[in-house]
Amino acid sequence: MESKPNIQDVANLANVSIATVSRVINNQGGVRKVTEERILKAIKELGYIRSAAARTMKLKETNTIGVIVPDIKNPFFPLVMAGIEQKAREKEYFTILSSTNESPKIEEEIVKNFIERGVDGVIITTANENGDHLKLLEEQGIPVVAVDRSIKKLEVDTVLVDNKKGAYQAVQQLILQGHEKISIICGPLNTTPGLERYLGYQQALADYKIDLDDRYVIQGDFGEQSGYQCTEKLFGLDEKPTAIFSSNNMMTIGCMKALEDLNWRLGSEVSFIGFDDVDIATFLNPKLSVVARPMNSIGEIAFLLLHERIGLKGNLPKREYSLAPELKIRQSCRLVNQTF
Amino acid sequence: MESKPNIQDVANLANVSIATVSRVINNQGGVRKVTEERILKAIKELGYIRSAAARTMKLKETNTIGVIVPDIKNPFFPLVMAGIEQKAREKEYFTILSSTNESPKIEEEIVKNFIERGVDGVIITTANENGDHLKLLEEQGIPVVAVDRSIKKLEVDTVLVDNKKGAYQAVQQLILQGHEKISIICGPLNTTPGLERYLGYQQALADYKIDLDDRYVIQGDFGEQSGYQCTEKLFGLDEKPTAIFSSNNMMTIGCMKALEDLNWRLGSEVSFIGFDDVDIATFLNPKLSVVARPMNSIGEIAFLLLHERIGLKGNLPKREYSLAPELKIRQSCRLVNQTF
DNA sequence: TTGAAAGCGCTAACAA
DNA sequence: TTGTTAGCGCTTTCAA
Repeated sequence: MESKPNIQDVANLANVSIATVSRVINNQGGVRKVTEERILKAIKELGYIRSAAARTMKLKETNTIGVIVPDIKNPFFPLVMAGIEQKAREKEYFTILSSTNESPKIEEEIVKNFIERGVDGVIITTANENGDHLKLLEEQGIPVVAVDRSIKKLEVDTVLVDNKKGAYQAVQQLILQGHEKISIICGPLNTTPGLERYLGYQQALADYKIDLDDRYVIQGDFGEQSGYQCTEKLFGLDEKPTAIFSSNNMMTIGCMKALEDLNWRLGSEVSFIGFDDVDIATFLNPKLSVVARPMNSIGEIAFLLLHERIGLKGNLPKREYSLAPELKIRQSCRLVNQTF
Repeated sequence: MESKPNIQDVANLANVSIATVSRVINNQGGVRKVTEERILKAIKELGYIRSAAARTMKLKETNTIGVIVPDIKNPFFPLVMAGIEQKAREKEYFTILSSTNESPKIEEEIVKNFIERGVDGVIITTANENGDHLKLLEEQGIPVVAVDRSIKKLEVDTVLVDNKKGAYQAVQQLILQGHEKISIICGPLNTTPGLERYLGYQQALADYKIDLDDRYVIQGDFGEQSGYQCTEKLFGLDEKPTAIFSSNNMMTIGCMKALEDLNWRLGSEVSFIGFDDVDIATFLNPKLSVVARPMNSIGEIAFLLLHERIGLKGNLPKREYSLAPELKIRQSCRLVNQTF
């Protein structure tokens, strides 16, 4: 085939008008059986595939949703993505994914590009919760669902896990085992998960009348490297913590690497709970206790919320969906009196 | 803003013709400074964003490439994807990603959808190496680059790792340590990586005059579950293997879980090397030896090859790029006489 | 430096 | 049951 055939080519070959071809392509009925077959044959013969661009121009809808994540290499997001895709496919929606690398600038480009492409909706874990750069979406009337991180300046549906509760439970568990010198490796406090997990930590300490010690609150950036470095810092403290709570999966991995390199013995010398389950959790010795999140459900719910909005075009109130995390106690947290 | 503004709205507001607006949007010059500013102001005021659909219709290019992977949950692919995206962004290309779940049927739908959308090229790890369903792409003159798995019925550029060599080195290592009862957990033999890794295994045994024992050749499907089950089967053998080579990352994880559940002691009772590095590798005790692949480079090269083709439209000969894997020897393979 | 107008491939309203 | 035709929003040629 030389250049791509269009609907006119099909019509010519089948000896009908383009309107009739269109009817067949879109299964609208009202076409005589024989005619339809002739058209189908022509389509096959030419290898005709309709142009989404032309179609979009008429219909103003693409049946496509855009997904924006900050770091495709963080396994959390592919898992959420899988949930989104699954539901999307059921509703005959198509999904396109882009990763911002945590850069608000790239995120803005992607948003603009998604709008150009006419996505019907966007699911986003933003690199900048402030949300100014997302105003564009609002202006265009494109529904947005925020996942994992909320968006300040935008009234959008949000799917979160109860971060505070998850962190609270983890720290509570450590406290109940007798720990008092409990450190938190924080995520960025200008992100929802970073802040809320810190708040959970704080709350747990307060509820059990343990003074918050600034030396034990240490600032990471959700990256593996920073988990490593934070752990090193904690190890360098005169009075080392007896327990560590890590605010996300990547930092947990970095933390584990550091523990090993520092020969700081997990479980016996330092108890540990991390936010988010990780592959390595059950392979470590002792096995890692974690706060687990239902990634697949998060994705599914995000799509469902978005889909409702796309259907309506009207004004649903802003909805917030909060899923319960699950504390999985394995072996990496020990009674403190077993520590020495 | 009520409904999306178009180029005409901008032209009206700025009191010029749409042609002039178009010139400004596309930085074509030849517009008086003041006029340009007026137009820019109008664009900002209206929040105008040009329609990709309309643009594509005229230009027949989208500056978009499609990426198709079989399983977005396998960390290998996000890593490759990161390499692709990085290079793509440099060349101002945009990337859309879809996952087939290893279903050729879904893959076909995605391909069709990508064509409808007018992607300028496709990078694919196909769920069906036969490739009949990809003929469409060829017919439409859309360049394709195959990654990790080649495509039989299509003349396309391919980026592979030297699977056979990687497997060979792994098995050789085991042999040199004195192992003779070496098992392979195969991937599907109708896939390039599945087959080639098996061939490497076979070759190594042959070169070292070790008879291939069918009981030790066991068939998995690249999934975690199957890694688990295969390991169970091996454990059930009267004469257990003293070493296992696993053909991919997910099966390696399943295998490790099984080893633990079976209390089959890694390193001491059974040596192990896996294809593909995994997060858990360095956390296991002993640490896992693996054949590692340069995922990021694979992605980068795939995009570069594709980009060349998109530029040319002409007939480059089919190219095959084979990257060298790296055998990372850690601790999970031991001299066989240390085994007992 | 600017504008008028054709046409990209499609859908759908209207006509036959 | 089928065909004619008007746009959708844009780029680009040609003319002014």
